[in-house]
Amino acid sequence: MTAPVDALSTQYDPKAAEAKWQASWENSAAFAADVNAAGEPFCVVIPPPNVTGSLHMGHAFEHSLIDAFVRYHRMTGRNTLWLPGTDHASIAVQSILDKQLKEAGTDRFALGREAFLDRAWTWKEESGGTIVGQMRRLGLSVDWDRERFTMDEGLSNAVLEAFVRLYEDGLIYRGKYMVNWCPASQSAVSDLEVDNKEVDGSLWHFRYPLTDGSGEVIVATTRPETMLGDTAVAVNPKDDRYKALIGQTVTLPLVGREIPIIGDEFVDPTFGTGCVKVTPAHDPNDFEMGKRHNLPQIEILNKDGTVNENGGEFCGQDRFVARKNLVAKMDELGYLEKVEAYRHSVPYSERGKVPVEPLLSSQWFLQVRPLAEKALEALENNREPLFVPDRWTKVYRDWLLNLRDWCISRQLWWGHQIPAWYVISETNGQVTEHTPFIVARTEADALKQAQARYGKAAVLERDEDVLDTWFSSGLWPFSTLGWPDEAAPDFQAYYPNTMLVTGFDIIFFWVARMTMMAGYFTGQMPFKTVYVHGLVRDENNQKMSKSKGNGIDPLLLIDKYGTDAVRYTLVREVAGAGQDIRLDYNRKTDESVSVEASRNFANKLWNASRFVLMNLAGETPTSLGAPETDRLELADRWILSRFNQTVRQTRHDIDNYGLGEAAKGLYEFIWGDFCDWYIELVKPRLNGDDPAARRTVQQVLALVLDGTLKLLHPFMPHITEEVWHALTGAAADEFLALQAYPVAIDQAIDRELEAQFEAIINAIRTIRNLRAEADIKPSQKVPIVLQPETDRERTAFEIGRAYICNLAKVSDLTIQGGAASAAPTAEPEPTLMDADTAALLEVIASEGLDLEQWAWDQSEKRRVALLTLAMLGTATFALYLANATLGAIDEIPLLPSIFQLIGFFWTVYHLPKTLLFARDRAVFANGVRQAKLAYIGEGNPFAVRAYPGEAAATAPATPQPRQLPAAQAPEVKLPIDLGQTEPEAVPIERAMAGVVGTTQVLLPLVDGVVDLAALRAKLTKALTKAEGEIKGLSGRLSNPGFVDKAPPEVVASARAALAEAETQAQLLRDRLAQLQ
RNA sequence: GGGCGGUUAGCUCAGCGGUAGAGCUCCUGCCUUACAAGCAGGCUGUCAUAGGUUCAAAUCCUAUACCGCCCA
Repeated sequence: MTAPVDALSTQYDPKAAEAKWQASWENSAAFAADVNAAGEPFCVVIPPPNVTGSLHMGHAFEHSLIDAFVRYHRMTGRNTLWLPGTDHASIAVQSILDKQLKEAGTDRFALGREAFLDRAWTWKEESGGTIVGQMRRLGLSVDWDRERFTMDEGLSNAVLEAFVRLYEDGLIYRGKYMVNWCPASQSAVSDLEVDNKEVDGSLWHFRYPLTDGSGEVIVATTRPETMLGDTAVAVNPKDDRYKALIGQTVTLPLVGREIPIIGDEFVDPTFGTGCVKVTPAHDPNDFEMGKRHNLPQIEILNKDGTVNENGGEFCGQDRFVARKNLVAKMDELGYLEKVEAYRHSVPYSERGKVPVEPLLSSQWFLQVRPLAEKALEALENNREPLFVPDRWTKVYRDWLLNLRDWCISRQLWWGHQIPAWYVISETNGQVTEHTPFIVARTEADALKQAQARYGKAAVLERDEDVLDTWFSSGLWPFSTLGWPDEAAPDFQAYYPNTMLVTGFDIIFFWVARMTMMAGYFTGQMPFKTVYVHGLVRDENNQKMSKSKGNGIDPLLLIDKYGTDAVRYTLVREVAGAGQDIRLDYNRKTDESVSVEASRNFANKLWNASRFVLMNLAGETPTSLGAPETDRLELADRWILSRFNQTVRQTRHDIDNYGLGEAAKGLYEFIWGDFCDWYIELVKPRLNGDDPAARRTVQQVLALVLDGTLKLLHPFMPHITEEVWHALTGAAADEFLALQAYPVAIDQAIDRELEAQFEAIINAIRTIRNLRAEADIKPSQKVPIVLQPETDRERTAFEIGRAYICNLAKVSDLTIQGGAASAAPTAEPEPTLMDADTAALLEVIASEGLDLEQWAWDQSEKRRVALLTLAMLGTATFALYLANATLGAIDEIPLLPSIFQLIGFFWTVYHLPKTLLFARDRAVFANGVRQAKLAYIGEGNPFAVRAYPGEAAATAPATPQPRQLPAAQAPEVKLPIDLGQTEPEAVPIERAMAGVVGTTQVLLPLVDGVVDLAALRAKLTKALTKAEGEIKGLSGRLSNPGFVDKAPPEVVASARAALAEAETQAQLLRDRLAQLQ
């Protein structure tokens, strides 16, 4: 249980709440998956972070996305497993350790394999610990009991099994091929671990003399030192310049070797001279060409990048030193034709950060074609996996189509050692290229096989190399679930995974390898959907990277703003999937404006919740129960409609992978609808003395807050859990995280009602705007006149009368006009009477109403309020009287409900006393008039109408014909007219005017004068806008093409918009005319 | 060279056939007992350019420019 409500701080403190719930979730094993649980399985495995230090913002982003999906699906009733873990990252970890050793003045060879691996495991424990600690700080709803590491026993077993099976199926082979050799890490790397960088280099042109002395050819190269290994010169056979030379030989300068001139289609005649040197042992293309032409492969480099004994005088020199020396020598001997500046791309080792050296090496390869075929089949036939967004499908497919065999061995120690044993007894105790080997699951097994084949004296030595890290990562979606034991409960229940969430940069590395491995070993794709997210970029739109040092530590932001704020920021930034997001950040202060905004949002929720809790008087959503439908008033029905709408939209968004959209929608609902409007609107009922009304509000507040917390939980898990416990009083081992996600109640969604409410909100905004422009203090109440043109608007304002008065600080609201055809018998709904009105009626009933007395009363509030009521009542009476006189009862307009009530009451009370005789009427009118003057000055806001010809209206019961279609309302006249023969002039400078929809909003001013110029400018601007709309709309509507071809509803809405714009424009023009 | 994404308010980005929105910033006024991490109000746009399709284009098509990524 949480602290008493009034003890809650006005600011949300994320630290305590986060630590509490993180511990609580974990200690209760709240997210432990149960294979026997009900519900359709929903399984996600974490893309295992490398144990190379700590998590960065990209991880925080990815994990926030996954956790949102996972929490959502768990709450919708799926049997959910989110499996956490880490990856051993061979090259990365080993290079960290190598660096440490180098700093300590030693190296791994001095240390020995075993001791080195001990260090590696120690490192893994530390780094892995840091990482899972960070995952906990993020509040991930993972199943910690199932945490995995790529080198733990089960997974290592899976790797072993996979390797042996692939080998036995003939897909793994050992061979001497061109590999990307990284001299820095002294290991082969895969094609994917090579970055091609554009560099400014040179193009050297060398003369190679023809052996027969008849001339020379000029070859161009970017890597002159490799000429030491040249075994041919190639030209394009279609190249007329050179085709006659094919078959001749040249003598290689410096080396003296006689090498052939060959013709090969591969040669680009436009490159350099169109004549290229061929070095099969040191260039991938030349390697292929060499195979085509049976050229010898002459290696000239050692594994460390120095020139070997085939390099003659350059032997022992580093490749770049040798390059310089060789060029100088060639120049000296006259073989250097020229040197051009040349920009070209050079392959760099992603890890070693040095140029990769293509060289021949004995490595283990996996023939991927058959695996890729299975993956392609699944894609073509079943659309599996389904990429979100779809465009990545093409990238994935193209890659699968253009695969080359995968070099899976690495000359490293940290990783899964290849399960191959050389029978060194067959090659004099040495491992050579010809040493036979045995692939087996165990050394004992290997020995048995070796002895069977090579005799009892067979001596084995295990291959030193380890497997590429991605080999084990490729098995991750099923090795973590118990594979190769396919009967394992986890495998049975949770395989294939439901979705994979990862970055696009890893589609080739990882996604494709998982699909290939899974297709081969499990016969199905490892996951149904791949959700591909973008990168987190820094404040300068730069990709965050270690080498640039521009990473942002998520924990720094979490410490400052809270986990929920960070998570919400990251998720909210996502629009659709796959788009990069940019994280605002100030490196000097470690502050982020956008995370701060999310923190503020959390705080808003916190305070709104505090408000609700304070007003529930200790009750809970359960104890309060659901509100009775017939007790709900407009605001209640509106918020329930909006809430259910939000439920529907949020579910729809998440179901369609629109996390950002869902997050934004909730922000708008919570801050806008719930806080800004609903809470403000229910305050009078909460503070009033109608217990039934209060209870209804309490019920709605509790209901909506409870549901909202559930909706938001996947995005802000901690604060919602914290508030939910305070709200419901749930036991410490019950969790919001395990509650059912709200389901939209369609019947509660009422578009019509929302539109009505929208009109009220707009009226309130317009009034507030007028107030602000008139520079009226926020605390001061003002009278307002609304003159709606349509029945629809009028009805909305009637219903929302109390809301308008309350939120726009209106002392008395006059609603004039609207359609006369509305039912005159409409009763005001009791629930719509606001507190002020009720109180006033009570005053009137208990004290009696002496208008003259009240008019001179100095009590400001009462005087104003009651005077106005009285005036309105008089107006009403006048209407009744006039109508009665004319016998036009049927034409009595639907009067504002309050007019009716007060008017009727007042009429009955005062008719005999005051108005029966003309003399009395005159006295009364004069009194009212003076009171009015005292209050609002000379202006007569209630008579200010914007319609032409209206000023001439003298008889209240004979309304002037209107120019505008909707106008049929009889004029509501002031009592003043009863005693006067001339209508009063309208001093326009005493009222502010605005337009909302087709309603004119008038704010009469008590003191001060309207800034006419400003008002004119405002009205002119609005008019310009309205006229622009009219022009556009009427243009469209007068176009027969539009009317004929556009959908009828579009035409209808254009017509409606035109009518509204024309009404607005007319109102504004009249108003402006009066200002001239 | 091939492919993909982007170009909308000062900033970050939505919108993707029916005539432009949000958050942040900025300006003004408010300490109104849920919240100053707040409330109310306000300002801001040749929707990169040029053509085309359409009754109608920020939205679809074709080019171009610029930014960024991937592959070779």
